[in-house]
Amino acid sequence: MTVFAAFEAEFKTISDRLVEAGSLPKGLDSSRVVFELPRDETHGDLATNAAMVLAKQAGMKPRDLAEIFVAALAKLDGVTAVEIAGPGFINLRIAPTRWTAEIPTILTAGDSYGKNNSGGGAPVNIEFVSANPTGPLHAAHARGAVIGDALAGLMAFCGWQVTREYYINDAGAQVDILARSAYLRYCEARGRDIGEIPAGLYPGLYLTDVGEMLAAKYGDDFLDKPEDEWLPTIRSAAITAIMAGIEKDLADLGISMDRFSSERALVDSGAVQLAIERLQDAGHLYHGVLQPPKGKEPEDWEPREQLLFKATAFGDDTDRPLQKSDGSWTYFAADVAYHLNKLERTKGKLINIFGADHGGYVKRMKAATAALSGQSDMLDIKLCQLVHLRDNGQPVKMSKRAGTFVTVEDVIKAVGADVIRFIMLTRRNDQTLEFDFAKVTEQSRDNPVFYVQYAHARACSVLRQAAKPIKTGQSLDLITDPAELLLVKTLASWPKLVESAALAHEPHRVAFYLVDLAGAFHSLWNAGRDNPALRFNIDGQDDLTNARLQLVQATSFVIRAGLNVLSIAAVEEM
RNA sequence: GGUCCCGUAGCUCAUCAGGAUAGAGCGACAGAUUCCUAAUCUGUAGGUAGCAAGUUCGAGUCUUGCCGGGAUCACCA
Repeated sequence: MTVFAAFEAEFKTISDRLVEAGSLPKGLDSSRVVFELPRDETHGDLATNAAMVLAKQAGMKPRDLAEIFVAALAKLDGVTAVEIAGPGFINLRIAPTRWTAEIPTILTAGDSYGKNNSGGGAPVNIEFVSANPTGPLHAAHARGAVIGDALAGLMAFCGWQVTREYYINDAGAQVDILARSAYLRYCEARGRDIGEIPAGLYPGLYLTDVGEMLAAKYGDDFLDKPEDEWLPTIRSAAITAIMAGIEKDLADLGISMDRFSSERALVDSGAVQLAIERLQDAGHLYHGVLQPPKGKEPEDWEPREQLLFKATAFGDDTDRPLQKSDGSWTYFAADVAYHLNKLERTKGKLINIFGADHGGYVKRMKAATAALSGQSDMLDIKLCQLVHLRDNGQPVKMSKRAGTFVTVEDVIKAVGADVIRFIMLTRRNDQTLEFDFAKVTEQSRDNPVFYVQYAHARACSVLRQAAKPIKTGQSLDLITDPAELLLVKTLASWPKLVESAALAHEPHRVAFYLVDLAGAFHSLWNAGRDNPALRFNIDGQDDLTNARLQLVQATSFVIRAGLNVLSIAAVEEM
């Protein structure tokens, strides 16, 4: 149990006793009471919002209520001072030993420190990337890929049973275009002159490999044959080839999907029909004519009667068509079926990581999921804003048509997977991200990946320098310097941080925490430069050295724990 | 025009389900290297959190309206 959790438990005992004594009303909800590090160190070691959170329930003013708590808190083990501040905060100062008590816990847990079961083993399905199978992953896909995978790692660390899933859009018109494009390359590979790739087809050179593969496999079988004879076969083979490439790109990013779901397989299985019936039976469907979009009416707008889903009943802005005017299903209908399929398979919550261009899709998918599950909170969608690629401040020009878009493979070659992963997590997902090749390859304070990895390597180096092996379980009473204690406090914050990051579905918090932790360690390391008495290894002072090395060891464990959650290497030497 | 996201120091961004005097890095300025990795650290300067109301003990955070930037907008996928 961390110091924070220990104080929260001790506080609960105090408030229960006060309730028994009649000083406080019964039935107090103290779930929002927290003990945390105050932002400002001068406020002490720990601060609690208890008086402010409970004031309304107790029918008292925060400061008056605080007075009641102060006397009891002052008697707790290791508490050296208690004061009321500001609107009703209670600030505590505690003996260093209460902090250093955390170190043995960390040393025992190793890089599992902070691992918890707040997810309670509940299943969760995280769908991410899901790029169309028409070409290799490009740089913009990397952000969603990393956020999804890091979130999965984070939630697994917090006791969720996570499935990483990729939805293959292999049923629409775009894979037919892929098939025609691949067919051309196949003809080329069989010695035909194909000239310019016609507009509307994919010109990318990556398809020449696919064409050669097809040529090797089918010889001249499909040459000069009508489209309906070759299209399904070519399409399927091309998709398989492209997906193999995507899987490799993901693997190079350190990502391994648990499941790939095929839209075509879903549609062929009749799942769409079933999902529609489900909505129909629940009374969420009707035939009707949609109004044109407000403000901007498409020029070729014409009213059509369609099968519509009553999305407005679930918070969407307009109802959504499930069937085209020719009777075939819309993409949205397949997506509804897919989400029903995920709900049934997962028997738990769903999370989708979408790109910014799918922002308009959020409400309708949440509406559909709510209608299918009968619960409004089964689906969370994280939108990733755009990534601006730059090189030394200059925008990197990308054109899909010219085939000059930057692939994930290119970026991995240029900067490495660890850098991509970490940088993609140094922004909140809903904030646009500047990815500057020049900056992220720099080995300096400006590059957070390097900064954190260096802290870990430095800690390992200190441990290597030790004259004697660390004896764990030995006294830590000599850890008393404020800079040392600041590091211990930061370490002790990890379990709570990781838990709240998982709860909020925000893996970037882990990245920022690691930068903070690395800073606390670098700072302490340098304190030993100005003041040799603060170094970790001190000749002839075995007890002091041993205590400090335990702290260093604990630091390396927590950095490693954080990097592991994000699937980034914790290097021991640089 | 509708919807969604964003607007915080010169720049890039944090702010942990509303908390104290809004924090980091870069850049600027002033310093630290016979010493566990100076690839680092210490200090100074820098703010009306786009603007205006509202909600309450308390708002960068929640609500509304404006302003600015981005994404997206019926049978495409």
